[in-house]
Amino acid sequence: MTADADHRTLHNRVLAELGPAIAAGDYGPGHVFTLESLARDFGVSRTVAREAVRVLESMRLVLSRPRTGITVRPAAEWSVYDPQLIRWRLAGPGRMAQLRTLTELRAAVEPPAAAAAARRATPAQRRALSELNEVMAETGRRGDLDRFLALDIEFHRRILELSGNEMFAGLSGVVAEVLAGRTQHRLMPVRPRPEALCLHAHVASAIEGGLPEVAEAAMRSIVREVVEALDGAGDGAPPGATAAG
Amino acid sequence: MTADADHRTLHNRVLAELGPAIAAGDYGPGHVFTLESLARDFGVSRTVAREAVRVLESMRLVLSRPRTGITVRPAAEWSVYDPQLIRWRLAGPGRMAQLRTLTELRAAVEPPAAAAAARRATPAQRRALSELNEVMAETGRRGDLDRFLALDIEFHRRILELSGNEMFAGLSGVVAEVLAGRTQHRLMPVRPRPEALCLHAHVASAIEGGLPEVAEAAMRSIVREVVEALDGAGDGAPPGATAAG
DNA sequence: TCCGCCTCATTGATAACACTATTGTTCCGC
DNA sequence: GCGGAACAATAGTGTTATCAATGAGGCGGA
Repeated sequence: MTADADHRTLHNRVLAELGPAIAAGDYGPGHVFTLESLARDFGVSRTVAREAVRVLESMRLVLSRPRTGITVRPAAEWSVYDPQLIRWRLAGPGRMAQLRTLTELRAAVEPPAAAAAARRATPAQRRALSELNEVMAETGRRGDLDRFLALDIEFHRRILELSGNEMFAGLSGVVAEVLAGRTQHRLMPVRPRPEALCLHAHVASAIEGGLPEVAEAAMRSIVREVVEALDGAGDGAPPGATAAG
Repeated sequence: MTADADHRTLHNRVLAELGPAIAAGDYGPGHVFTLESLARDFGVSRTVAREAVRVLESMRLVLSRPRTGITVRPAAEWSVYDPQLIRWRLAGPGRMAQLRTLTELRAAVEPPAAAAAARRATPAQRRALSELNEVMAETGRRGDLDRFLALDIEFHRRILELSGNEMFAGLSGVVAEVLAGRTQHRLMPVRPRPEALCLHAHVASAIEGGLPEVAEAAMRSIVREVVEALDGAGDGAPPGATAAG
């Protein structure tokens, strides 16, 4: 997704190891670190350990208190929208669960976002979206799955941005992650289903035509299929013919 | 909302001053700080300044690079879901704009969350929600606005939690902020509208009865009213009779 | 004009220290 | 025995000093 965390600095490397471990539940809520132990275990200075802890603290993963140490907080208190945390969880054992919650979130947000785009986008933006859709459809029909995925991500990302709501736009990384993750998990057919392509076309033309309700309904159809596909598939169950979304 | 940022520590106090300033746009994208200047301006050591910068960096508000300094990033790249950043923006001049985007987000998420709650909540949880709704309605009818606000927040928070989706649950702070903010801005009638109370009752009983579609539709009615009320009201325009939500 | 090297401002990292908050313990008085 | 006050141990918090690494911008040569 977005430029991965910069591993040039030492505290980021500590973070890249400690963060995923906590996110994965290796250290349960209530587990206590000390700066001393972190510095020792990671072979870094206290200062570097402190900077890493600051970041974890701002994500509400841990609580740092004098005399007590650095305590892991219960997962319910974490800042679950933090892009870093999302990435960590997607990289860990909770990947499938996280993919589910993110897909449900996507299903909630994208239809209203499409409606908003139909209301607010400029003519040029509408046209560009339709053109993008056509390239995407053509690529899908050709069966170039990698390139199709990239275009699909771009399509959804652009709608979120055209919604004119930065909170919606802020989820574009999440959507990219979900779409890419779904492909990795073979939850996608080799060739996108014609019905799905058709629905995408409806979304694009409804946005171009300034029809919020139509855009919202079409997008709702897309995400409904996606949610059902994910619900149907067990943890790694074989896909039937699923959506393209 | 959630326990306010801890102002006991020095770096948090720096953050509490610097963060809102950047969030408010006092320093435009591209503006460059140096650790030296921050340390001097805030009268703290370089170490403390660095810890504050680390946090700002993890929120993607700034980029810290050797030889260049600390650069403010364009707002489009910020982690707009970070609770701290949301609080800062709600405290600043962009308050009304932020309240709008958050309300739209709420409108997108709460109906599906209500549907999910109707599918997944336990019998005890369903009953408790209905009881909460009754207390809330009674308080509303009595006209005890402060207490009603608290109960209303609790009602919506609980639905988000019962949805069983931590991403939905993670927005409960946002919803609380929106509801409280709306009251502060006098966008609420002194006494909640009976129709709004009725809709809340429908949500509660649909969840209790395990009727996802009904719960979703009722919640959609609630948030539609809220969005329209906010759209209608200019920046600080006087309220008509508005929703309660 | 363009390429490559050099310079140096600025962050990155370490270490050693004093300060402070929190908490577990002890001890006193009731 | 029990409650509370005083104390001490143990972290994190904050400061300072010092050096290493980096990379943007300038300088000079081909």
